[in-house]
Amino acid sequence: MSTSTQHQFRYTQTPSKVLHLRNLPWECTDDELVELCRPFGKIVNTKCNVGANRNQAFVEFADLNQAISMVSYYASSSEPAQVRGKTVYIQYSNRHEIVNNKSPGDVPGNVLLVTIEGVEAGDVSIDVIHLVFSAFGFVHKIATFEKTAGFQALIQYTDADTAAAARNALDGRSIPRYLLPEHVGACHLRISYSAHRDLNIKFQSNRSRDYTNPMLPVNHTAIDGALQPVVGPDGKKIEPESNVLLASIENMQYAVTVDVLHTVFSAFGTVQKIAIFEKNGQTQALIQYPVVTTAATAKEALEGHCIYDGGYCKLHLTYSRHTDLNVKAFSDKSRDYTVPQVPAVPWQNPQAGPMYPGTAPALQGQVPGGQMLSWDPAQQTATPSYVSAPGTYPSHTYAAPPTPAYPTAAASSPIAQSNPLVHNASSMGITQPGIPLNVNLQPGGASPSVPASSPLMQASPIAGASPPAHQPYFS
DNA sequence: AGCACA
Repeated sequence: MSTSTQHQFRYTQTPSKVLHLRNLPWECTDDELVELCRPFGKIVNTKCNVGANRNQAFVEFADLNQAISMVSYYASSSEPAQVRGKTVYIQYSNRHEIVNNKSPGDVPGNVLLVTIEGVEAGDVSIDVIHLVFSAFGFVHKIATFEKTAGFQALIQYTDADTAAAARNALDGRSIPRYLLPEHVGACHLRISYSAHRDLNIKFQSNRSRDYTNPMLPVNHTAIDGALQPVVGPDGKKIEPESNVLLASIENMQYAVTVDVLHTVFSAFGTVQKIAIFEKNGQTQALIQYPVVTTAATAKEALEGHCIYDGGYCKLHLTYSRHTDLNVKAFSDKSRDYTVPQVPAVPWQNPQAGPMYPGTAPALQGQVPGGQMLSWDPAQQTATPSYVSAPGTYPSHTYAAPPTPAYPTAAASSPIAQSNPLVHNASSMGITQPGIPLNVNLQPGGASPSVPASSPLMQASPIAGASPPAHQPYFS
């Protein structure tokens, strides 16, 4: 026969219902493979992206004759098999079935396994996850957990098609920044399929939800018992309040010292303790108030605002799981204002050295690094205009200004007494000439809520008064 | 352009 003589090579391999395809375009998809092969029969399995160049694949037909028909067709066809315009070479595979074709995560199902990279469990609330994945269909259930792979979530949809749509759209994408805490960087979603069909959600908790059963009991122990092991806004409303705030400081172009924080947070009540520390390369601070309500007021008022103009040192506030900080009474990273302290004795930072003039109030006077907080009461009282920005910050967002009740030196602190916040609840700005200290009114930083003509902006020490004062800290 | 270990 002419065919046997002309195409002997085609019969050097025993036919198999598994075909080996090569010279595929890079990272050819299952769909493209199926599209090419489906005309010849039912495809029961595929394996893409095989080989060093990931340009080979296997296709397994349900029936041997289907594979034969495909090989035969392209053996005599004037048009070669093509994917994306690239000629694909087809042979019988030397195996007769595709074994272990897919990792379990590649087997489609109605439940997605989502790995949220680059975040801690507390950074992405279950509500945010629900919001993101609800775009593709009704989310039945969500379970989140932490494994070695990181923070993961199981998302249950009605069917595999919905799950696939969500996977195709979101795999490799990121949760929008505006849904995440400020301190979170890039956060990529890695999505595969779970082998689960129906998640067994026992409680509505900060870690799991069953949206098909709103009556499911809320597991408070899961929240309270864990005492909120996470630092981020975990489930927004679910986050238990605390008298201790956790502040993440973003875009810290200028030093944020204990004193600076004390000034800012004292506007809402007595600050008992402060601790500054680094976590994941980010400066964070814990600020302890006597009571939850004060912390809540401060959190509400300061969240998203910047200590300095220009989007510098933006505060992101959550409730800490701590209720009573154990900090050194005096260090450059912590302060305990509840222990009796003698204002007359200047505190000297051994690291920064005694570089402040004697005119500085003892407790507030020094900032490590040499920056001075030189209080001038006359200036304070003479500069109320720029700290008042009516309308930009509703006064009703916090309660009646608390009276600072410092047990010791703080009671006479010029900050507390002259703090415009204490007297004028419409503003949170605290600006000192020469002192990089005003909480501007730009939640989110990017969208200015303060008009350019805002007196606050004009009065910003960054904007004009004394920019060099900040330079020693960095760069 | 020539066979897979997820």
